[in-house]
Amino acid sequence: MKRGSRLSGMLHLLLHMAEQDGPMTSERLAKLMDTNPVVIRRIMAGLRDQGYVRSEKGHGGGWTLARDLARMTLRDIYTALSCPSLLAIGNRTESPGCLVEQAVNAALTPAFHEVEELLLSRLGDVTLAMLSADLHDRLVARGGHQKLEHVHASRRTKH
Amino acid sequence: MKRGSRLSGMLHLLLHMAEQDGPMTSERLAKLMDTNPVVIRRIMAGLRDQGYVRSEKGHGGGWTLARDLARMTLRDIYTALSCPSLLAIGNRTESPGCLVEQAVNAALTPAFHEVEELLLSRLGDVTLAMLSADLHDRLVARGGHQKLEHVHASRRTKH
DNA sequence: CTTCATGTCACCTACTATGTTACATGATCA
DNA sequence: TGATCATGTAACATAGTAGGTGACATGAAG
Repeated sequence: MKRGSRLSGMLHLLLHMAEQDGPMTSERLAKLMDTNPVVIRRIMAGLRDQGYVRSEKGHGGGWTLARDLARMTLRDIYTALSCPSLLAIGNRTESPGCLVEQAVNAALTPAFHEVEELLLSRLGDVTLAMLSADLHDRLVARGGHQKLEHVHASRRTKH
Repeated sequence: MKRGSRLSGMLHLLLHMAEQDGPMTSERLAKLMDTNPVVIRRIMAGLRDQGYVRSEKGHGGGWTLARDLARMTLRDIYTALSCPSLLAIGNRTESPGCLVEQAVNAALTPAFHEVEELLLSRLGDVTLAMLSADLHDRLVARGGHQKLEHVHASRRTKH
């Protein structure tokens, strides 16, 4: 999984967890993301520290949601993932001695901030409960009552 | 130079070029950015193709601005650099079969688009002429009539 | 015709995110 | 109590990629 799609991927996992009764193991989650269980644990650790999910060891263990979907926004999740920056571009130097570069930064920095704020704000407007509702609409629209289990073709077959 | 600071770095170079009479060689530009001349040529090539700068070979050759600063916006430069995306985050999959992922994408995609549009719009509002004016204000404010030549300490000394 | 500059290819290097292995810890169940 | 299953985590391996470097061709100016 590429770095930039952590938020997207994590939301994906959380919604799958919401559709399910018991805990989900790192292994099952890893298959959904086509990656390794250890990677899942690494990423989920951040969410657990923030109280969004819970993990349990031993038989019947795994990951469960620890908070109501209506009380989790996309922004919460993004923040818990602690990704460095929302923007792919930035200033070359933060405190340049060169006046030219100072002028460049002065033009760019406010725009960057404004844009980051907007995106965070948009993410803050959406709860996981809304996503879940949308998901159920889609399930109905598709007409089927299929379980979600088999929609993920496992692309990587490790011999 | 990190990938994300291409725009910032290029603006820096263009303003330095604007402050100067004749052409600037790739070597001089490279020193400003603390990098290699070949890297400069690679990056400048895009701008040349769009008609923003001109390059000349031979004695007295180098790079010159090919368009009035008032007719170059930061957006123009960004576009000419053809960086992949403005945002550091994105959807995990663009056309997912999984309904869960479709719901996630449906929530994220419009926000991403809106934010990208905002940033591009902000960049489009600023011309290099404005940056240059700001630079000259800063030069005056600093009181000195120093040339810009020596503000860049060359950090890398290749013995 | 020598020098200086770009144009470009090919390759090397460094960095970093991710994947993987290994082993410890703890919970559950027989 | 011991086997099993799960997470926790450290340590290492791998891969992908941006950037740096060297070499050489092209062309302009003196």
